[in-house]
Amino acid sequence: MNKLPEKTIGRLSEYRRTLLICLAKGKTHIFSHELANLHHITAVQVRRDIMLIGYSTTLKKGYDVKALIDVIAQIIDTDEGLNAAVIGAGNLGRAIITYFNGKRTKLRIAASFDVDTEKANRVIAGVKCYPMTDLNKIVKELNIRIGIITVPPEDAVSVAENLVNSGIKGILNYTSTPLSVPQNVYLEEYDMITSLEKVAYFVKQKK
Amino acid sequence: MNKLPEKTIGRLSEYRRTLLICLAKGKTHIFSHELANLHHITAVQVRRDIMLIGYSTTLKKGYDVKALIDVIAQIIDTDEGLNAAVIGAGNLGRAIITYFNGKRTKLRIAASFDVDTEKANRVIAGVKCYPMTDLNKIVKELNIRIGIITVPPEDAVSVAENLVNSGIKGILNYTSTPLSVPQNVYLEEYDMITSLEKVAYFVKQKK
DNA sequence: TATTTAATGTGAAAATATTAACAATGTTCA
DNA sequence: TGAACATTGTTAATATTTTCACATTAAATA
Ligand SMILES: NC(=O)c1ccc[n+]([C@@H]2O[C@H](COP(=O)([O-])OP(=O)(O)OC[C@H]3O[C@@H](n4cnc5c(N)ncnc54)[C@H](O)[C@@H]3O)[C@@H](O)[C@H]2O)c1
Ligand SMILES: NC(=O)c1ccc[n+]([C@@H]2O[C@H](COP(=O)([O-])OP(=O)(O)OC[C@H]3O[C@@H](n4cnc5c(N)ncnc54)[C@H](O)[C@@H]3O)[C@@H](O)[C@H]2O)c1
Repeated sequence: MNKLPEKTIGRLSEYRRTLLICLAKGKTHIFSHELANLHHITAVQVRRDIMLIGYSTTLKKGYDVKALIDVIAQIIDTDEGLNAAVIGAGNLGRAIITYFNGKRTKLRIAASFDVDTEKANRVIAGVKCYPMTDLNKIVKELNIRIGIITVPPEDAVSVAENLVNSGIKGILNYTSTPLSVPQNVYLEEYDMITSLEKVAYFVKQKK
Repeated sequence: MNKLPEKTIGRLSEYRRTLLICLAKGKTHIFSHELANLHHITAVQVRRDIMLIGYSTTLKKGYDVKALIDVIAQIIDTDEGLNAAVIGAGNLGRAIITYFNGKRTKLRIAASFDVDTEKANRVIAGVKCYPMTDLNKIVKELNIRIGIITVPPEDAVSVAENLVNSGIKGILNYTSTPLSVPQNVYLEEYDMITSLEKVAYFVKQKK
């Protein structure tokens, strides 16, 4: 199970989201083609992904929802769980904290940080916001491993440096500023404009 | 130029973002390896993408930033431009509107919609917010082609239906509810949790 | 000017990712 | 029960994406 394709990881996360919804609805089993339809991919793709993670069922009533969730958790989660922090408690930062809160048991947004003294030392969207000057201290105290950057674009580079120096191992960058980090830090970047432009391109093609 | 790989489209959008920053800084030419480094990919990849869109330069001083921006615009943009609307003017909706405003000339967030009567008929983040009951009328009036869904997850399905019925051709779904749309509508979905879980997985691997 | 250097463009190879095809086998129901 | 059916797991084929390797040529330099 050592070398899963990056794409598969992304899909596993998506499957789990769907499976958790099924679980909440009391659905105990799900067919590969059901999962496939919900994710707009083929059933073979789903079966292959599931094969890769080593889960299988002898049943012909589909996969056991609960069991599959557990196997995916084995892949993605760590036993102790991981703590993340949001840097920049503005509109987007708050939306992310609110959204995320309580969604996963092994992944927590444990703190936020902001330079704005109005925000620092308050609880924002249910999570304590610390002043940026406390970054190193709090990252160590709360064992924060992942930083989510939602500061203005011009501050992204310096914030990323601070995060790396504080010992963080993964960064999720939502600003439009491209970042660079050392080899031993994993970086993921997302820009809504790219998503929207993809939609625009395909809308144009369909016309 | 009819069949560009989907991946290339995403990268072209990203290149343009970087090129616009270069332009603003007064940088007139850029090497393939510079673009590559900024985007954490190889220079060959950049050259191949640029080859695919039919741009080339005889110069050995890199690509002409302005010219390349124009070629990418030819691919992604339409002459008249496209209008989008945000459905659900909450935290995320507002963050998106604020972020997007004025970033692109051919892609505009022309309206937002909300059921909350407090929000409807006000200007939120610089864009007028309409009541949901006006959806059909305004979509036609303002020629809105793309809908960005940022309502609570339980409302996503019905909102998507309304959007499709109103004649929209592309949907960008930010809720955690998987949607289904007719063939002639392009759907893009994004869930932050998946991004964060990818980071978590790779942080775990590196340990 | 002649030589060296460094950049692009691209065919071919390699690597990744997806899909087709089908054997194996529970499940359904006549 | 047993034939028909449906679903999984997986190998092989296909398709897509990325990278290699290098010919070509502008630019820099001696
Ligand atoms: N990727 C996307 O899809 C997307 C979408 C929307 C917004 N954005 C980007 O996300 C970022 C945040 O957007 P927003 O609308 O929340 O902005 P905002 O202005 O509401 O919030 C930014 C916050 O960062 C704080 N801040 C400023 N400098 C800081 C620093 N050096 N260290 C710590 N905190 C600092 C501010 O006090 C503020 O609270 C922006 O860069 C925006 O462009 C990205
Ligand atoms: N994909 C992601 O990365 C991501 C991140 C954060 C939040 N989210 C999701 O985005 C959505 C919005 O999050 P938020 O924090 O902005 O929530 P929010 O509660 O602040 O905003 C939701 C808005 O939608 C409005 N609304 C409710 N029902 C509606 C309907 N039927 N039609 C039109 N408008 C309606 C509400 O009045 C409110 O203004 C949620 O589904 C949330 O889970 C996704």
